[in-house]
Parts: sequence; C-alpha cells; structure tokens
Amino acid sequence: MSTRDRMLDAAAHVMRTRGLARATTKEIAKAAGFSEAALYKHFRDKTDLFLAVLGERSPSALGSLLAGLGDRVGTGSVQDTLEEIARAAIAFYGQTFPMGASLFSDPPLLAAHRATLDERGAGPQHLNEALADYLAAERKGGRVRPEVDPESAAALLLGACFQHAFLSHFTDRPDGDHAAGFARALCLGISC
Amino acid sequence: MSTRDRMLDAAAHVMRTRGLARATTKEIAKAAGFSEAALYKHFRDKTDLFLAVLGERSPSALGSLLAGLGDRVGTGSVQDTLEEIARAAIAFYGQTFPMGASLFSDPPLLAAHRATLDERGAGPQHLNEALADYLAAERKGGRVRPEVDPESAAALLLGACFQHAFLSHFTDRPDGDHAAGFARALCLGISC
DNA sequence: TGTACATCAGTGAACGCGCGTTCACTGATGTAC
DNA sequence: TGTACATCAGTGAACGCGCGTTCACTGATGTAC
Repeated sequence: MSTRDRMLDAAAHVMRTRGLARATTKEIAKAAGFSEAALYKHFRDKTDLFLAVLGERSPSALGSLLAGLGDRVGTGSVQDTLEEIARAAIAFYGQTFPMGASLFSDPPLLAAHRATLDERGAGPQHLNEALADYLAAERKGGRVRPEVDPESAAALLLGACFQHAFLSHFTDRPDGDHAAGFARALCLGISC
Repeated sequence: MSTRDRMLDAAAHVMRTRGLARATTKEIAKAAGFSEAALYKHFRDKTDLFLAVLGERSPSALGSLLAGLGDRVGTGSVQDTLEEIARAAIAFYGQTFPMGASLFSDPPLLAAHRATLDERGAGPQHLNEALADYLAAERKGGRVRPEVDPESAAALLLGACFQHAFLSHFTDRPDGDHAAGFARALCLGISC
C-alpha cells in the first residue's frame, strides 16, 4: 500500500472519528505514521488532501447498485428491488452523512467538492434521478401503478433513508438490525 | 434590544453565512458591533455562545405546527394538512440544515447540543413522532387508510422534505417556488 | 569491482499567523450624605 | 447643591497556543563508468 493511500486512509479515519474540525495535519500525520512534512510531498495543501479523501474514499455501493438498475427492469419483484435499495441507501447514507454534513461548516470546501463532483457527473442528486428512472421504466412496463410519480416516489424513499441515517447519528443511536425493518416498512408505505 | 441579543443575532448570522469553521470570535464581535472582550461578559466561552445560538435562535415554526396538530384531528382535509406540513418542513429544514449539519464537524459540540435538546424534550426525532401521532389519530377516525403505517408515512414525508432541503443547499440551488409543487407531489405520493 | 554522483521519500525544527481568552483600564451612571 | 465613591458595560492590547506550512537536511537506493 502506497504512502499516499495510507495518508488518505488515515485522513478519512481522523475525519470520521474526530470530526472535520479536529482533523489537523498533526493528527492525520500521526495516524498515518509519517511526519506532517511528508503530507506535503503528496498533497499541495490540506484542502487538496481533504478533497482527495472525499473523492477517493467515499463508498460507492449505492451508486453502483442504482447504476445497474437499468438491466433489472422487468425482472424480479419491484418491491424486493426497492427493499434492497432502501437497505443499501440506509447503509450508504449512514457511512457518508457525518463527513458530508461536516462540509457545511466550511462553505469554500463544500463548493470545491461540489465542483469535483460536477466534473464527474456525480453527486447525491443523481441517486434520486437514477431511482426515478428505474421507477419510470417499471411504470411503463405496467409493474408500477400509473398514478405513481417516479420523482416523488424516489424522493420519498431515499429521503426517508437519508433522514433515518441523520437521526441515528444525531441521536447517537447506531442503527443495528432496525434498518432492515425500517426499509421494509418504507417500501410498503410507498406501495408502488 | 439587549447587547446579548445583538451578539446572538450576529453569531447566528456569521455561522449561517461564513460557516461554523469561520465563525470566529473576531468575526462575531465585529458583526455585533462590540469588542471581542465584550463577548466574554455575556458568555463563558465560545462554546457557550454557540449553544446559546442553537438553543435560542432556531426556528420553531414546524415544531409549533406539529404540536398543534392534536386539535386538528378530524377537521379539514388530511391531504391539505399534510401539504401544509410539507411546506413548513421544507422551509424549516432549509433554514436549519446548514447550521445543524455543521455540528457534525465538531462532535463534542454536537453532543453538548444534543444534551440541551434532551433536557427540554426537544430534537428532530420528535417532529417525526408528532406527525406519526397525528396520522395514527386520523387513521383511528377512518380518515387515513388502515394499511398506512403512521411511523413510515411520517418518515417518508418528513424525510423527503429533509433531503430536499439538503439537496437544494448541496447543489447550491435555492428552492424558490418549486417547494410548493414538491410538497404537493409528495403528499399525493404517500396517498394516505 | 569500486567509486562518485544523482535521485528521492521522508524528517526535525522552525516559521508566521490567527485563534480564543484575559487583563488592567475607561468612562458613564447611580447613590449616599 | 456638590462631592466622593461604587458599579458596571465595554475596550485595547496583550497573552499563549496550536495551526498549516516550509526549510535545510538525512540516508537509502539507483546509475555511470
């Protein structure tokens, strides 16, 4: 594993456990097992390091799942697929929420991150769009009731998972087995 | 208006516009029109000031609306009530999201804020509970379909509004008139 | 083979800066006699 | 009424500290002849 990778892992770890405000170069270097000076051999400055962490250490499981949804139109049960998505969404938002939320404490950093996401055509809004596309396709095939609005249904399902992740962090109650039941109940709730 | 109130307003303004990371005593004092030293005549330290802002300058419109819901059971149209709630939720989360999210950059501050909320029996999770209670009451009265799960429906509706607020900040697109249409579509989506 | 030099990842120590906080002080207002 | 003192909100200047960053350096490895 390269020095750079170890630094990224260490930075991600410190950002997650101590919070963005305490993610100092000293802490990160110590966690990585290098001197602070070494950080500057691999990253221009601290912002560059943070952006690299955000761009290279963010889980992509939910995005992959949603991206592959096009091939699953017409196969399996829509209800089961939605439940799978809900479970993945709860896990994904649960992992990414603290660091993502932290960005709001530093608007210029948030703007820089948004810019890199835009360049790649990525970002949280695309998850909702991908799910809406899937629902629209299934509706076209008659496997989702015609009165369902795909955008709204996607917003409801992913929004609930998103807020669920927020609440479990905010109230400091880790999620546990509760997530699966929550996912199932949500899907029954939107009853597509 | 008291000096303390002007300081709280100034701090809230700086926190919102510059972000928590740039909300320094110097910036806040300057915005309030006092010296930095004056801050310490009214607040023990910077954390004390932040907690006072969070506790005394957070909008409470949504909480009030939801708290008054008990009296509205059985009156008006449930669909209209939900739309009103959705609009209020989008506005509320839109106002509170950036500062609330910022707290995740400083876990000890988040924990302290959680503690004050718990003392008062307040906090974001109570909003969902209040809405779920309302839906349960209306279901009992036959004005909401029996197969609707109140908790899930509340999570779907408020979760979607919460994520909507997040996305409009994250993508840097202010919400505008779009919110009302979104609220309406959501309520049709959960179709209680 | 040995020798001289180039390269390069990483370091220890220092740098300047801006932060939160404190201190001795001022000047206005109130109060006692 | 004037005078002496107490109170108190607010200040300017300084404090120590930890931050991000840079610098001159080391020591290991590779390369040319």
